[in-house]
This record gives sequence, C-alpha cells and structure tokens, in this order.
Amino acid sequence: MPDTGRERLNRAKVLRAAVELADEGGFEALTMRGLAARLGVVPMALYKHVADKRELLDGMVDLVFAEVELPDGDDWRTALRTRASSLRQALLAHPWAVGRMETGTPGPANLRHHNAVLQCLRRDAGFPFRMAVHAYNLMDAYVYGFALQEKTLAGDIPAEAARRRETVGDVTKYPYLVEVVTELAKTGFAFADEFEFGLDLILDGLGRVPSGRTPDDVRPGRAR
Amino acid sequence: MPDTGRERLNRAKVLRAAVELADEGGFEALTMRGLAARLGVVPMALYKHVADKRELLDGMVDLVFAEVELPDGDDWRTALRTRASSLRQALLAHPWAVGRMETGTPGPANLRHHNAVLQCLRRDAGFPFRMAVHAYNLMDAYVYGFALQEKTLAGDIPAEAARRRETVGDVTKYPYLVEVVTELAKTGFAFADEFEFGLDLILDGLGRVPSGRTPDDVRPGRAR
DNA sequence: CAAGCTAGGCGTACGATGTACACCTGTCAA
DNA sequence: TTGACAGGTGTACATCGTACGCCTAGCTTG
Repeated sequence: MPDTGRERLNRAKVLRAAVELADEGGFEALTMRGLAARLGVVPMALYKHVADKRELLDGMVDLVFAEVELPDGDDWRTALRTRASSLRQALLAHPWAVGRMETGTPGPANLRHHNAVLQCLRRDAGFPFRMAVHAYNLMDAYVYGFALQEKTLAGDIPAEAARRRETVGDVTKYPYLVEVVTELAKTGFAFADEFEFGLDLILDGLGRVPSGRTPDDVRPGRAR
Repeated sequence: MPDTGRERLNRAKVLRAAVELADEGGFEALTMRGLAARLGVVPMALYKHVADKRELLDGMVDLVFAEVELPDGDDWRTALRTRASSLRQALLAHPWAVGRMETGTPGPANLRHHNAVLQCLRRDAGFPFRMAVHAYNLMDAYVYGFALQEKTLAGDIPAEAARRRETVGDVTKYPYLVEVVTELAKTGFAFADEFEFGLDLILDGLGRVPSGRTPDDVRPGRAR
C-alpha cells in the first residue's frame, strides 16, 4: 500500500521540483533519479506525469518564461528595457535555462510572452513589420548572449582573472589581455552595469532608426 | 601486435576527428566510443592523448577559435565587423561550439584572439579601458546570442513557423505572433541580413560614444 | 453494496555513456 | 642486449534514461 500520508504527485509539482533541483545543483544535477528521490518517489513514477526528459525540460522552460515580466504600460522603450532586464534576471536565477529558452516546443507562457513583445514593437513602438523582427532578434540575441556570458564567466571575474594570469604565460605576448586581467582584478566587474550599457546602446539605436516610415529592411548606418 | 599499417594517433588527430564528428552528428553524437570507432581504435586509446572529455572539448573549442579571423588592418569599425562576422561564421560551421566558447580553460588560439580584439579596441579605436570592456562585452554577447538563436531556430524559420501555426491554437489570442508566423512563412527569413542589422546598429552606437575623452563608465543615452 | 476500471504508484532490466585499472607490445636509448 | 616507455587493448563499473509489466487504492456504475 503506497503510503497514503503523502500527497499525490501531479505535473505541476514535478515541474516545480525539477526547477528547484536544477537551480540548486545545476543542469547536470537534474536527473530523473535525483528528481524522483527529491519527490520521495521511484524514478519511473515521474513518467506518469511527463513523457520523457525533453518534455520535462520544455515544461521547466515555460515556468521560467512565466517569471518574465511582459512589456506593459510606459513608453515602448522603458517597456522593452524592463522586459529585457526581467528576462536577464530570470536567466540569472535559472542558469540551466540559458540556451534552452527557445528549444523544444513552446509552452503557453512562451507564446504569451512573444506575442506581448511583438505587440509592444508593432503597436506601441509603431515599427513596420520587418523592423520589428530586426529589433526583436537584436534584443533577444543580446539578452541571451549576455546571460550566456554571465553564466559561463560565473560571477567572480576578478578572481578568475587573477587565477588566469599564470595561464597566460609569457606576459609580453598578450599585453592587452594582461591589462584586462590585472585591471579587472583591481577594480572589479559589475555585470549589471555592463548589461545596462549594452541595453541602452541598443534601445538608443532602435529609437534613432526611422520607425513609422520605411516599410522594409531599414538599416541604421553603413550605406552600401 | 597492434596493426602497424595504420598511422599512430596523436592529440591533433584526435581533436580534428572530434570536431568532424560533432560537426556531422551534433554534440550528442560526440561520444568517446564513437570517436574511437571513427579513428579505428578502442575507446580507452583516446585517453592516452586527452585527459578526459572535458579536456577534449577544450581542445576542440580552441580549434574553432583558430578559425576566427583576427581584427586587422582597416579602420577599427570594419576590423571589428569582420571579426564578428567571422566568429558567427565559425559558430555556424560548428554549432556544437555555441555556448561553449568561453567555458573550460582557454587554449592558445583563444588567448591570441581575445588579445587581438582588445588591442583593436584600445589601440586602434582608442577606447578608454572601461569603455573597451563595455564594447567587447556588448559585441560578444550579441554574436554569441545571435549564434545561439541561429542554432536553435535551426535555419528553416518559415517551415517552422508554418508548422507552429497549429500549436498556437486560438488565433485570436496571439494576433501579433500569428502575424510573424504567417508573414515570415511568406517572405522568408535571412539570418545573414538579420545579423548585419544588429551588428551595424551596435558598431554605430560604439562609434557615437565619445571615445578618447571620458575615462570612465561612459553611457550612451539615458542620463540618470 | 458489489464489481471492475483506471490513475498512479513500484520493480526489474537493458543499452549507452565516461572512465579506472591492469595488461600487452613495438620502438628506441643506453 | 636490455630495459624503459609510449601507446594501444580488454574488462569492469557506476550512472543515466527509460521500456515493460505488475499491483492497488479509490472512484464509477449497476
């Protein structure tokens, strides 16, 4: 008789536990066996709620999407800025999700999110279609890429840099690298500032491009 | 007697074969056993040339770095543009490397590359230190993020989009998403153009920021 | 209330993976 | 001639995802 004291499982509980597990131990800690253990259940029990590990991941990713603020109110630039920061925040809280947000089949939160961003670009910002696509791609590439760097460079840039001074070996061979390494070790490195610099530059650029007029394939500079 | 007809293995051959294997079959096809088979050798033979799989990957990544053009000659903007395009190209040819370029311990090609880019930013472009760091982070985040999108969205956006129309379900719920899906299915989607739009916008922004003067923490707009 | 359906647990088993460890054998230096 | 050693081999193990079948509590239905 399966101990009736414990509540029964359901999909939502499995997904939440999976997210917690991955948050705590990283992606490689997310194993069906480990997840089952955390839920006080035998591994195969999970497959009554999730088809396989890929589908599990899809569900987890959608939970992350659900955490991201939708662009709303304000003017479009601050709306976009807020959603970008929120997206970075979510990826920072769930590093295992970096590089997996757009894989697999999209869940409801995913769809809602993309629709909301597109609405902001088309309706609020008034970008012509092609321009909206450009803008969306640019911003997502930046945020995802930044999150990737932030994850792999793992926070402690100064420490990492110091440790790497030996790796560099012959100091005279890579003077500019050495400068970065020593300078950052001294002055530190704030990912948040770094992120905002790029985000502002991008939003400025998007604001500068003629929005309401040219219907197709606007390019900022580089006449060619 | 280990058949003397075949050449002996060495580290470089192992790395090259590993890259080929991953290029052809994707990252999950890169297994020690598969690699050994491709080299006509027993799995454990590889460990005479590579400490473990992580080190193997480090070596592979450095081969990719070696393929990336260094910024050189020209004015700094076209130099940076060239290296960014080249980096995207390399990541396109080796999708398994996306998200792994800055993990593990950096190899010689990696160090040389980063040093060269920093030299371009500091010496040629004349950016003050902090600004150079900002610029580098911004550009790498963009290129890496774009490569990530290009990899996960897997090329055939129109087909993908068409297939996804069913997934979206209630069309009235996500009108802007539907627009993108139908429109891209019709007009197609060129990653190359998309990439250049963002790259130009970023380079323009970097060119606009006062380079030679303010020594610290320059921000493009958004006075606060 | 009896019967039986079914959702949701459990146990066992299999193939794939990375790699530790011991062994074996040409090749070459002393 | 001999002995070290670089480099290939074979076996073995822990860990992973998951296929397949069983078992039972509790609800549905006559």
